[in-house]
Amino acid sequence: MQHQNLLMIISNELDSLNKSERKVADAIMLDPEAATHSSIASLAIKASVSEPSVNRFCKRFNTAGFPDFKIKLAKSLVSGVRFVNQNVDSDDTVEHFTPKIFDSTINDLSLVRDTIDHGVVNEVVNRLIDAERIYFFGLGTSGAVARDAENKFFRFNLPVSFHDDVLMMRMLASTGRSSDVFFVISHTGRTKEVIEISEIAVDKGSTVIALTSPGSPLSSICSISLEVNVPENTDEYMAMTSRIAHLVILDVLATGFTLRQGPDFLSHLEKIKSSLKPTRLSKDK
Amino acid sequence: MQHQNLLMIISNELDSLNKSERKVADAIMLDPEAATHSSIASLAIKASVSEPSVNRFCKRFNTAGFPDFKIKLAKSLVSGVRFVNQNVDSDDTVEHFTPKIFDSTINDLSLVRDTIDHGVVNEVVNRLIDAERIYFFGLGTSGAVARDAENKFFRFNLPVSFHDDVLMMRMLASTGRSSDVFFVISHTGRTKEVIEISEIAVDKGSTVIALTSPGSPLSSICSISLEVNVPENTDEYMAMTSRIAHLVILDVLATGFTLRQGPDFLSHLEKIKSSLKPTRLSKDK
DNA sequence: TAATTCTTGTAATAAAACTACATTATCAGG
DNA sequence: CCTGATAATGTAGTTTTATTACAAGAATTA
Repeated sequence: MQHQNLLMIISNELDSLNKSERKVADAIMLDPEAATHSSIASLAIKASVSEPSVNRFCKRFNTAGFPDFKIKLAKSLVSGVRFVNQNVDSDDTVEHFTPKIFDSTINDLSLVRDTIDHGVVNEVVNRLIDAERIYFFGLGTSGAVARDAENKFFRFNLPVSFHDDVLMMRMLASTGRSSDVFFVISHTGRTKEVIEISEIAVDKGSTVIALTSPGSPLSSICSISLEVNVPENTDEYMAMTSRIAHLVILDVLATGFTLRQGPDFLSHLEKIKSSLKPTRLSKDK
Repeated sequence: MQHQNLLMIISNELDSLNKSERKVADAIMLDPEAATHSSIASLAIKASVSEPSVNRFCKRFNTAGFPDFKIKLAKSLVSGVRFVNQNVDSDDTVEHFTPKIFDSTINDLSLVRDTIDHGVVNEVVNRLIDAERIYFFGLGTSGAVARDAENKFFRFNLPVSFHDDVLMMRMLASTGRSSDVFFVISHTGRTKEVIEISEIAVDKGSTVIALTSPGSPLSSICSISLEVNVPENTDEYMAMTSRIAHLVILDVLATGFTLRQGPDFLSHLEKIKSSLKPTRLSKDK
């Protein structure tokens, strides 16, 4: 994690600084944003120290020099403002909370992007390609994700369905064949029904792929687990962003699927696309 | 547009640049991180232009000069948004296309964040609060979005339903009352059935809110239109990201709704949350 | 094709950052 | 409470970096 915030590091080590270093630190803390725009000379004056003291201060914090320090400081300001203090407040207006919600979603997506296991993704794509049938299972919010997945994978010339009814799921799981893939989506990975149904499918010899949180019960019992690391939501106003991450991962899987089929597969996709044309008003109307 | 990402601005204005400016842009885009660490001289060499050309490039993008440019560039790199000129190639492996898909989604989300009309969002929240009933309509992919919306708004102690069956939609629209809100989701805003149904609802005096693309037929006939600006997808391998933006906007609307209800409403949400507890395995298991 | 405007580079200047070294402060042991 | 050692800080000079003014060249238009 190279993303440790420089401003935090400085404030943590405040006590272990000597006099002039401390003066520099204070001057920066007073207005970090201004510090990123000032020269070493002006900051030295502001802190009442010499220029080399500022320079030494920078090097003390593992930066190449003052310019590099400013860049890292600037970066830490962005993450500080955007991600650390990004909870929705009860007196926020639309102008305030709208970017907060977008930013928090974006933040979670980039986290998932950086932590997802490519090996597992690859393996899941392989299993999907080998599948003779794919069932997408999900309840509640994950039901909407499963539905979206059905819509996406349906285009692939493959028997695909989604289910959000636990009785249907149970029946399908118990009559599953080894060539069937059950793709189970669950944010928590702790919903009892879903776990039980997945166990049944595994017992019957079907492939069960889970899209869920790391270390969950569901994750441990299925054939392959695509673990998605989205931080728990502490803010009651904030929405659940894991479902968005799940959707993007399904996009990734669909892309992997398409690529593996080779270029002639694209014409099939084009056919499906154009089948919808008559339902739409033309562009120039 | 206060926090439009510098890197995005550059990539948007790529076409309007002259030759040497373009060379500089390309050199930066190739490795923005490296650009933040290089001197004006080394970047000039990398771009095969003179140093003043680099300087002029910086000023063109409303920065004080090269150092200021580097700071702003560094900031734009942090926000989780990466520059994505990268379409999925047919010979991409999982390692390649996974971040591409995430980045392109993130990119689109930040575009929507910066272009969404807060006034309209506010007005939509008002209408939703005044509603006695809310119907979410959507077909295909937007059906999954509508389903997610139902799940979210259901928690608000309000008669809410989602529909993806055009006959049901038609019947509901024609029996709609003025206190009913029809929330119609459509990526294209050109699906004939959806437009017809919306027209019926408008004629009956109901409020019709559309979540769709700017300037579409649907947008022009409904009561209020939440226009979402997501660039058209030219890459056949790339997924449709508008639905993700739609989901986030529904999160925004739900948040606005919750905030407007005041703090005592949170206990109601807590009640719903805890009602699901018995369906889950406990954490320590 | 000549005049105009827009681009781009050269060279000089200014600004900023860094380094070596000198000075001053701090502190431990006598 | 000295005195020598060590650490902290500053001065001044050097190097690097960025900017500016201006001129040459390319593109454009009448």
